[in-house]
Amino acid sequence: MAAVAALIGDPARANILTALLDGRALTAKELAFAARVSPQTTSGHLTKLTGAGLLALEKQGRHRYFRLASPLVGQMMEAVMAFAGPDEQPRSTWRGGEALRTARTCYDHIAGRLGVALADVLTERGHVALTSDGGEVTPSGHAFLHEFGAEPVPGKRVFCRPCLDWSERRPHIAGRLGVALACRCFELGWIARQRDTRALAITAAGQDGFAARFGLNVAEFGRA
Amino acid sequence: MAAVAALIGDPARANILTALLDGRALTAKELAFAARVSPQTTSGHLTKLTGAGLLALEKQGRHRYFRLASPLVGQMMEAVMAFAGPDEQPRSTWRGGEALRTARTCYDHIAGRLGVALADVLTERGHVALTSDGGEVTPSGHAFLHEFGAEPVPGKRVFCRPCLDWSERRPHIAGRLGVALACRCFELGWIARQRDTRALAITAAGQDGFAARFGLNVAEFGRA
DNA sequence: TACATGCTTCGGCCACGACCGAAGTGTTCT
DNA sequence: AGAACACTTCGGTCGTGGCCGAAGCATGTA
Repeated sequence: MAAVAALIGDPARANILTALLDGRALTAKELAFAARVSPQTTSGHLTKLTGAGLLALEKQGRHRYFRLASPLVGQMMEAVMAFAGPDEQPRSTWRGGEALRTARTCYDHIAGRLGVALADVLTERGHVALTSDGGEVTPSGHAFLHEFGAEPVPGKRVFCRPCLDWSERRPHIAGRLGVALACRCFELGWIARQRDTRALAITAAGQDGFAARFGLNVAEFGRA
Repeated sequence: MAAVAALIGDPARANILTALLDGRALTAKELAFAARVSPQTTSGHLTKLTGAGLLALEKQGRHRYFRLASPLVGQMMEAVMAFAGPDEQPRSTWRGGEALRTARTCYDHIAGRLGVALADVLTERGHVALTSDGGEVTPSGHAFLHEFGAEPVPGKRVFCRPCLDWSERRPHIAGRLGVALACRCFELGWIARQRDTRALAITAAGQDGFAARFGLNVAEFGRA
């Protein structure tokens, strides 16, 4: 336990893990950049992290791709962030923080102001009921999701789990429902991943779509 | 983030936090014993932990009681344990581990074999539906809980949250429902806290009670 | 074949921090 | 008042571990 926490406890390694938090696989070089240390040092860290089972490795040609070994790792990281907040990246007057707060991926679902706003709308309309402990989808919610095309994979009964947002300090929707919502939004081209950041771009189609279907004025998220 | 993880990452501090995981408040001396380091060293660790907001301090005469500052801290610890498992305590052929696996408190609810077994029974009987993401109580469950005297406090809608058990690797019941169940069991004298450990004692009344109301043969938990 | 690229291993430097003994402060008990 | 107790602060030692330069393997490309 202490050993794993100590691994996360090093700033360079914390940067590496944070960079992988959206579920993507990155090369050692990219991670060195994210960690802000030399490739040699990064290599050592990556060896330790994979050795401890935090990261999984996939070789591809002369590249080595690393990703989080399991969702458990992401949940662990988010739990720490929920208490501590993310590390400050002392870049030159870092504007990325603002973008991250607007919308970002949180392992496999949408977080940030957009994520929180979606949760709020769905709650207001009586589609889902969220509490600090869990959540459930109402019949009207099932109908809405079906029509929206974001039906979670069937099987077990509960679809969503609130995930405490470190920037907004309020829950957003994770779990199977969170995944389905995010997937559908990608599919519709409303949001798009960006290079080297977990921040999500909201497209023009997204501006219209979120307004029409969810009554959200996403332009507002940018300011504030 | 990294700073907080680094705090948990030291073995002595991890021991301290683990000792406080059941929600009790302990003195600096007791924590020094739990951490297996000298009182001087412990004092330093406690200063850091309280300074970072992980622990809360309450002075009482010449004693200083420390406890986890918020449930968020406990959740963070449990999330790390869910991935890493607890630290091995290299005591002389440590039998406490077995007791901990039988039944223990997990911040405010019941974990270990007893906790998992309770979750299983309630699921089998259709009283609750648990998934990896959340859970809910059925009408028959509400009736059963009412009759058992463990009605969760009213208000929000969802009562229970599955909490991954590091010893059993299966979920047990946390959340408001978990609290209510644990409280009722303490009230009935079925389980009792013990000194210097999170392990729970199952009383004779508990043996009968868990058998009569839940169909559990708790004697079995001891072996295996 | 020669060269570039991606990544790792080796070696040595350096700093941070965990640790305890001794001494100091404050509280309770008799 | 004096002793016992709970805890902290100070001072100094020591080990662990992060870091990078240089060199060493691979795997691609000209």
